[in-house]
This record gives sequence, C-alpha cells and structure tokens, in this order.
Amino acid sequence: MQKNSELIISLALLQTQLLKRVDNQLNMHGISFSEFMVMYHLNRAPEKTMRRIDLAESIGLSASGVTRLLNPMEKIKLVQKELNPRDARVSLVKLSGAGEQILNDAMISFDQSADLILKPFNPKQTDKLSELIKALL
Amino acid sequence: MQKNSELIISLALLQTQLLKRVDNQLNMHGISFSEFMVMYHLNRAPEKTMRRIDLAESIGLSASGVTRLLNPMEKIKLVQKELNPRDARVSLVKLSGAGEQILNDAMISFDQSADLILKPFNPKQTDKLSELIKALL
DNA sequence: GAGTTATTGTTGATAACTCAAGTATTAGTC
DNA sequence: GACTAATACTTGAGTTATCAACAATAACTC
Repeated sequence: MQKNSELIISLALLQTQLLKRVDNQLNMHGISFSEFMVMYHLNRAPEKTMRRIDLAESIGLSASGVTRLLNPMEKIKLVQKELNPRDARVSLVKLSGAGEQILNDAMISFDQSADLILKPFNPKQTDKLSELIKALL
Repeated sequence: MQKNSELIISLALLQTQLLKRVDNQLNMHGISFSEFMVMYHLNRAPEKTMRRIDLAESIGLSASGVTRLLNPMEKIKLVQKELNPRDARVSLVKLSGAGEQILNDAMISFDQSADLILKPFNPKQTDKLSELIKALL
C-alpha cells in the first residue's frame, strides 16, 4: 500500500528506461521509436494509409510533431504522401513497400526487446499488466 | 493473450498521455515534471542533498540533462549548489527552503492528478499494478 | 609517487518535440 | 449562396533532451 503518486513516478521512470532499451534496438535498423510507431500503425490501417491527424492521435504526438517526423521519412521513401479526393485539407500517409520491409525487420528486434523486458513475468502476470494498462488508456 | 510488443506499445502510449496530464497540473505551479522529479528526490535524500549524477540516475536523465535542468533552478533558488569537501569532482545539489515549499504545494496537485488517473482502479488493482511495475524496474 | 584509468560534471552541436499563429479547405447556418 | 465556424496541416520560435568531446579530480597499479 503506497501513494498513487509514487506509482505514477515509478511508471515514469520505468517508461524512460524501457524506451531507451527499445530505441537502441530500433536504431540498429536506422529508425527511431517514433518512426517505428508510425510504420506500425500504418501497417495495421486499411490500405496501410492514414490521415496525419489520426496518426498523431495513435502515437501520442501533436500534429506538428507528425509533420516534422514524416518529412524525412518521405524523403527516404519509407512512406509516401497521398491526396484525399474527398477532402483537400487532409494529406494521407501510406506505408511504402520499402517501409513495410524495414518495419518487418525492425519488428523482429522489437519483439525480442519486448520479450526480454517481460522475461521476469510469467504469462499470467503479463496478461494482468496488459489488462491494467488497457484499463487506463 | 497478445504479443509482448503490443504491451510495450500500449505502455508507451499510456505514459505519454499520463505525462501530459501530470505536467499540465505541475505547470500551474511553475514547474515541469522533470523539475518536480528533482525536488521530489532531493526532498527524500538525507540533508535534502544529492550528487548530480545520482539525481540523473534517479530521474532517468543523462548527466548533461541534469546540468541543464538545474541551471535555471539554481538561478531562481529552488536548489543550491554545494561542494563536497571529500571529492572536488562532485557538485552537490540541495533543495532550498523555497524549493521545499513549492514542492509541497506541487505535491498536492500531483497527488490529486495521480488519484484521478488511478480512479478507475480499486485498491487491489492499484497494488497489483504497483507490484508489476516494481518488478520491471 | 608517476602514470594510467575511471569518475564527475560541463559545453557545443544537434535532434525531437511543443505551442501559437497562419493557410487552405470544408461544413454548418441563415 | 454568403458568413461564420471548425478541421487539417504547416511553419517559426522556443524548450528540453541527447551524445561526443572535454576538463578536472580521484583512484588504482607498479
């Protein structure tokens, strides 16, 4: 039994540590965690395409953060810009074939990292943690 | 039952969201979450004093990150620099009286935020989450 | 005790975000 | 259908972190 604030502080510390581990793994594939998140969400989306603002929402970034994140990704052809014929305001982003390939490679490392991080847990504990996180989102 | 990687991704998203909520609360006291973390850890330390490198470790920041974070905090007298007579390399940081006061005020807001965040949980769930986080740190 | 190695901390350059303001377009109202 | 409001996105300026390289000091080794 402890204060809720201590839990939040522990969680913050845990997250910064996990992020560093995961990010290091992804860097070996030439991408950052944010870039991985973009490709991960695009890959699950219909047509592997999303609006920038929905992408921002999915990965917890601001709209301008997404703009700045995608610029270099477009340049190196990980994603490509598409127009929405119905609404000229929106600019769609699509995962390219090259992007998909890199995502698949990176996903292997990411999975390994995730497994390593959760190694102290048995499946029941992992499920429990997963359930608790979901309840807060 | 889902992949560990999905859990890590959920956790990352959760953390960015929580951080924004908590940070907004703290901003009303004129401090960032990082600054709060500094004062929080200093407050618990003997003599309310720590070495910069231990502070970095405690809050998950790099050494240079701590230097840059503390500079403005020293200027507005939230903390003060002290020398270590035994080791001229280290520069100790001490929480000032003013810093302690601001921490106490901010702590109230922080506690409220934390309670609000964990409102969906009953005490048993909170304890379980706390236990799982601790196991990973 | 001289020479090497490790530790602590700062600085310059850079990266990755944020917010506020602006542009373009669409939707809603009368 | 003209006016207003809302949405999607980009840009400029500022913030907060990083890493690599450095300086100062301490600790280790012979």
